[in-house]
Amino acid sequence: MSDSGKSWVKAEDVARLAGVSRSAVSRTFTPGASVSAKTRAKVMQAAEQLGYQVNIIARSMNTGSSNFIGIVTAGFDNPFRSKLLSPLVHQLALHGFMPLLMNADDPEQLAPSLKQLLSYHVAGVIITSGAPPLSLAEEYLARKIPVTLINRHADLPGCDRVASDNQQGMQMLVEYCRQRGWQQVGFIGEHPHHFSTRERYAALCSAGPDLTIQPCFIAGGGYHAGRAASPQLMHCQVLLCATDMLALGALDGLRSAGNASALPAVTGFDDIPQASWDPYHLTTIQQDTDALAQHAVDLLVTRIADFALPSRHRAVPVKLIVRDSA
Amino acid sequence: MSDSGKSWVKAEDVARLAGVSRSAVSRTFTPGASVSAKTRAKVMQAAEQLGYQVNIIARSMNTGSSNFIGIVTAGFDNPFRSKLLSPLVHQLALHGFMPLLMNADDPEQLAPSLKQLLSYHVAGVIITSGAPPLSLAEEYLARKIPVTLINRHADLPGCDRVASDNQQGMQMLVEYCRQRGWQQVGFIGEHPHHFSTRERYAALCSAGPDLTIQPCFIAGGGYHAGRAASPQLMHCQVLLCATDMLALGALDGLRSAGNASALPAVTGFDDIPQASWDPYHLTTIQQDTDALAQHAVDLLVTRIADFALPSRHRAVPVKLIVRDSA
DNA sequence: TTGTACGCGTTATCAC
DNA sequence: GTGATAACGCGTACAA
Repeated sequence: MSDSGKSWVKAEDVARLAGVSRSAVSRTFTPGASVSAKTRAKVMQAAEQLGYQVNIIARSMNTGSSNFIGIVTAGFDNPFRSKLLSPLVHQLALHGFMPLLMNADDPEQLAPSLKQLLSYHVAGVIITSGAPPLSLAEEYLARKIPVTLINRHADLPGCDRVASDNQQGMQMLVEYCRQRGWQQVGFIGEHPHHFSTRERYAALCSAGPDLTIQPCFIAGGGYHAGRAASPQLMHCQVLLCATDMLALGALDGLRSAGNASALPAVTGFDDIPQASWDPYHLTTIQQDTDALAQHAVDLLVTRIADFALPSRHRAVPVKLIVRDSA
Repeated sequence: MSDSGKSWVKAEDVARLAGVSRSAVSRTFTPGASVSAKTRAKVMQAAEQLGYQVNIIARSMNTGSSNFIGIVTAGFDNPFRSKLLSPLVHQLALHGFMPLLMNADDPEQLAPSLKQLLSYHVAGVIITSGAPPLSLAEEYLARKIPVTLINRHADLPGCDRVASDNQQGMQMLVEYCRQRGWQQVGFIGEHPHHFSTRERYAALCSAGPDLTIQPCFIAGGGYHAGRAASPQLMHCQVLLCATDMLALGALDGLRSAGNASALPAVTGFDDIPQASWDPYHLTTIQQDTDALAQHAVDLLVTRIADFALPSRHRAVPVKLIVRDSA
């Protein structure tokens, strides 16, 4: 890609300056190597002086492994996913991995992009997007590249996943509804093939068999979807929304359509920053993004060490955040 | 990092199956090479059959260049920055570059992280964060690694930058204020050393010398900062905020502190998705994130081709979005 | 512990 | 147009 650039400091340069062999330099920068303290000191000083950095590209090539991790995600406009990105990158860095970012927004371009990821010999892949076809994950698994899914379902052997405990979250909400004496509940979700929607709806149904549940599935899953959906459920006592974005839209939809005195209560799921803003004060279920990220990376790291591990699933506990919206 | 894995399909395998030499395979996958149509066909078919992908790591090592681009950013919780990430990744992909994501949230860990980026022999770096010290950019430039800044100031020779036209945006707002007959204007910004705050404030001052401007700088720059700041400017006719996040908080701060009948108008800057939500309907200046990303990548690509280029700066036009908040 | 020699997968160079 | 061969920078057996 680039041309000129040139003149990187290499191990040989350091070796010459330090008066040692090139392998001594290599060993100094290899975690589990045996170098005398004296040699190491000489090398380190020379390296410092020259500003030497190990060329990870070259290292990767001869070890046959890389420390690249593909992060494939979609919809950075979704605050929850953005929120997840930070701890994910942080955790990966802690383990010495470098994230390669793949945007899955454009389904057309997704397949070739994921293929391309193979060119980089990624050590693993984290999929955090709701939509992309799972068949692509199989492609990685077939090549023994570990795949970890976040808030996503999969039956693929050798594929790990971590998700917030939707069951627990919905149970908390149902319990809360019972305390308030609400029986007529509406549910707003994205298309049922969407993982979080499907799982949360199922959890709601199983947790509240005594409730009258009216579901409403609406395409898009964002603020505007929620806003358009809620007026249809005006008669409910409470609206349980699959995500905060839907819930915030739902609140605004209700306000614009009904008279303020008798609006349904509204709850969300995620606890994005906007949920706590004045106009909303959304009662919601908080996902622990730090824990999600930590588990995701841990699952990935352990499977990189041993690909033959059985599929694992971890459910991350959630927390009920009671605010004014319900 | 990983161990077992192994068994990648390499050029030699393809060559053997296709009955040609390794070089033929290499040429087939090298854009500007000369291969006969017949050979190319044989190679392509064999490659397809084996699922061969060029090993970019090895290619990078040989050519001495990489197609990695470091994206260093901070605060994914800022919707504007998240919004910028999508087109950025997209544009890079269009040029065959792979983004390495660096989180600059933790200033302690930033320096070592950026150093580490050198290990990957990145072809260039895009800095989109407001805060990180510019001295780090110098480190890259010293090694002839192109650096492009987005919405950030810099005097470094050889460093390109692209930014929304803050001057134009503020002029539009001032003009709008004049039409409305507002003379008492408040300004809410982050700390003055923050680029967008400083530049937008300066633009405001120079565009509206006839106005009475009362600035208020408040740490943090998010929703809560704006919310805390606005009540102090209750007496103004309009509050010009340096960012949408500040503006949304400011609106809520005003509402909670004053009587609804006589609140100042409020404007923002960015046009994040939340600005159009019902409770806000924020009048704001829209940044063209697609254009910002496109220019940033273009600047980077051209400088990668020729590092000796003079420093360039591009201002991206903005657009006034009039809603109800002003 | 240290240095030498070789291989990782690819592209560039050079004969053919 | 095609095929051998030499790099690219580094890790690591192997011998010293």
